[in-house]
Amino acid sequence: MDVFLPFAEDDLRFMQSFKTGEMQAEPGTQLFIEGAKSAHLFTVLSGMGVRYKTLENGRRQVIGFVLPGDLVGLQAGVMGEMRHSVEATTAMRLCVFNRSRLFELYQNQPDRAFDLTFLAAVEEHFLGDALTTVGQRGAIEKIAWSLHRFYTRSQAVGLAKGLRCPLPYRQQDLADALGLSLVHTNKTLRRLKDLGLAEWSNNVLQINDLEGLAELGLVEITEAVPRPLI
Amino acid sequence: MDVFLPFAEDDLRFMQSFKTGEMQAEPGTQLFIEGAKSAHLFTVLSGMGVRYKTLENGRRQVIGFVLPGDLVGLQAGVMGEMRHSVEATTAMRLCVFNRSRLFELYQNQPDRAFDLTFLAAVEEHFLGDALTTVGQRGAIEKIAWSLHRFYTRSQAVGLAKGLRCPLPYRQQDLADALGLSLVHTNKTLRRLKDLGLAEWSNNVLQINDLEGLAELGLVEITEAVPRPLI
DNA sequence: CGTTATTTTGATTTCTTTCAATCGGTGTGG
DNA sequence: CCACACCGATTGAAAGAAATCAAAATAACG
Repeated sequence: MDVFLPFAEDDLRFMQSFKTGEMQAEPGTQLFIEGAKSAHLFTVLSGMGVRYKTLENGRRQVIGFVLPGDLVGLQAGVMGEMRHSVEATTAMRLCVFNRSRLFELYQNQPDRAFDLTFLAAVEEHFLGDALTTVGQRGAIEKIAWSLHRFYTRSQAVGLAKGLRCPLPYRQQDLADALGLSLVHTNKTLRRLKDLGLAEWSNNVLQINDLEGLAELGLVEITEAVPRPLI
Repeated sequence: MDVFLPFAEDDLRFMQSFKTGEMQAEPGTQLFIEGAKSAHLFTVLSGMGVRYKTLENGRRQVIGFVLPGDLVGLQAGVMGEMRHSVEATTAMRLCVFNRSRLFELYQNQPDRAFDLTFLAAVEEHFLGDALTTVGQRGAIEKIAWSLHRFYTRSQAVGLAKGLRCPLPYRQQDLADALGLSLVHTNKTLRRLKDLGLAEWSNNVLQINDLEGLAELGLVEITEAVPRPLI
């Protein structure tokens, strides 16, 4: 299911020149590798992925899940290189932009430039939320929070159908995102299912009690963050 | 100890008009309150603070420590409101900017605007690191990592004297930053001291073995991030 | 259908938190 | 100068949460 991006008419010509092309990524493809320089940034048209960091001791922290509409690689765009990796979980279709043109954009499209900063700020906000969850919530709260959040995001980009949305990750991915062990994640997931709150199988997340999930996950009542413009 | 900001000659006039004034904040002052709108952004000239989020259940996650040279409030600047609070820990001297002028800056100073995005990206990178630490490292690694990082940052802004630097926080603040209990933080700090790695008392951090600290904290060998330009 | 990857369980160990006090400074008022 | 209140640091003991270990059950796949 594709997402259509709200380009303003005026910007279309410039953006099209900024856009280098489209790209297809198969599952498992490394879009970015931590520490590597990259000449491109991407906007996700369809498919899903993960951002993550790897530690010297082999452990992995999933920084976030990548959904359609997301911009990936801004860090590489402005800092020269990525400080985390990004991998395609499912097949993905990407809109490719040229890093070298980024500064042009700042000179010719101040409002687009502003949008980029905005996106970075939103990303920062999301990371703050994640940090808070990982740092301060217990296992069941973490899982509840993450499922609630994922469903809400899916809904925002039109991927949810009723109370169901695709969730094409492995439990290990969720565990690595929340700082839990696989086993404990599994058991907690089961507990959530037994409580009649949510159920995840066959890459599909089924919400049974959104209210209860939000309550358990101590989800903040946050008005929807405006959609990214690029 | 003040930090001098590297304004380019050319930009001086504009930046000065952008700058609204200076401000003094006493310890305990709330610079920003989560969810509140704000008309200003600040650059820290001197003093230290904390960024944090508060949960419904009363727990607190410290998102980061604010040092001289830092820009705070960018989120409010571009998103309209802050998603976390910022509090002065010591007395602080701040350079105040006007939020309403922010968009002007994007139109007249593309390179300054780029710097802002850059800063946001750096912030995102730091948060990713913190998330990784909180999610994947054990207590002693967390503490080692955080002390190492704090010392390194202090050094970068010229606050360190030899192997010592000011660390005017409470153990509770560190605990809340790392997702540990106060008690455990205390015990772990002691362990670190017994290992001859680092010692923290009277608001001063004394590093005894930077190497060992880095090793234990699994600190990545990351080249210094270029200093912010604003 | 055999092989591999992911999910699920149970038992056990390790790490953290919680609870309950004590200790040490600091500031105040007498 | 001392009694008293207060706050942060420190300890010990006990309870609790999550990780690790080991293995079985399922699902996915060529």
